[in-house]
Amino acid sequence: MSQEQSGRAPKGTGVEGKEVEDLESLLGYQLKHLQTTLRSRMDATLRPLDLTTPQYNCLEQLRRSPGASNSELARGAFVTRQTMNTLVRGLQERGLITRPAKADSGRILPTRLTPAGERLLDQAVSRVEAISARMVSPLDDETRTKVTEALGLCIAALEESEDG
Amino acid sequence: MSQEQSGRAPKGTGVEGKEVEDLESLLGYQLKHLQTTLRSRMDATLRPLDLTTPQYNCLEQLRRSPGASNSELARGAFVTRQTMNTLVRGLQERGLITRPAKADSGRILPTRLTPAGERLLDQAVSRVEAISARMVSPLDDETRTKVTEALGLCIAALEESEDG
DNA sequence: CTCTTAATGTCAGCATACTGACATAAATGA
DNA sequence: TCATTTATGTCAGTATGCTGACATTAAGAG
Repeated sequence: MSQEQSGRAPKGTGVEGKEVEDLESLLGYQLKHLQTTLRSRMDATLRPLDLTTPQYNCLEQLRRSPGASNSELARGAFVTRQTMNTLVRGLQERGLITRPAKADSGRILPTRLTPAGERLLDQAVSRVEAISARMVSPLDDETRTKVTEALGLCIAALEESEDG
Repeated sequence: MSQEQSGRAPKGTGVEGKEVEDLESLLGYQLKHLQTTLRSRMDATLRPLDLTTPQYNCLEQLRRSPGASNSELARGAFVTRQTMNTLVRGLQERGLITRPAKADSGRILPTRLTPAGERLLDQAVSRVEAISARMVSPLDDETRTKVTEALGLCIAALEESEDG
């Protein structure tokens, strides 16, 4: 609380430093709040399609990278390959994606959207984009760009130390 | 792919609209990336203390709101009370927090940190603050404030429609 | 060619987080 | 007062997401 962190003094304007508290960790707090709210809204809008947000993300990424491996999908969705594996299986059982039972060359089992998967994804995309648009609606283009860049800097700062 | 979604033209600056694609959803993407990375770093730094990020959040909130109910903690951590319940039980079994078996007045069971919980939390806080500081280290004070405010606007935009 | 290293897919176990449902207690309105 | 609404704690079930571990295959080093 009272251990000076790095010499900067955002509370040096006057008398007490009580309400100010943690301007730093406030970013983490807002981050979590927004992420949770966004996830909640996406889940709600996808529920009529019987899709969850991670499932949507998987399908969406598969459209942009047809034939991607499970590990590739995992990296793109920021989850482990184990997590993505269970996700992929569920989508496969529902006939939304296809995956060969055996690999021709290595171990990689290239995954692809089925026509049913594409159709469902089309519906999902328009729903999700409406939410995404609403989220950023209070920000003008410049702010939006700035914020995105700032978040990118934060990511880099966290990742540069002790591998990625 | 080629079905115009809503008529807006963020790609209307020139010739092709391929790379630009989704400036909107990029914010969501960065959001998820940063959140995941932060969570990963926090988990890693808390592991020696045998604490997870949600557990840390619970303890931390309990220090600021001693005697909080389970539902209060849930709201503060942006999870359901069911989720918080399991979290609280685990911490209780480890003797880090206390909770009466029966309520004196209503149904609320006020929760508090034990001395052991306080000690552990002290260690955790310094570790987590180091990570939080590293995350925001690339941002100057003005940018940090702007970003936090911008995220707040996004939260409000998502929450204002169809209850909160 | 052989050993090592990295990458992939998968099994098991556990923690987190949600929805749905139920009983109980407080607050509110009629 | 009595009924309705709201808030809380909890049970059950399921989905997500992690670590640890293992076998298999690819790629490189020697």
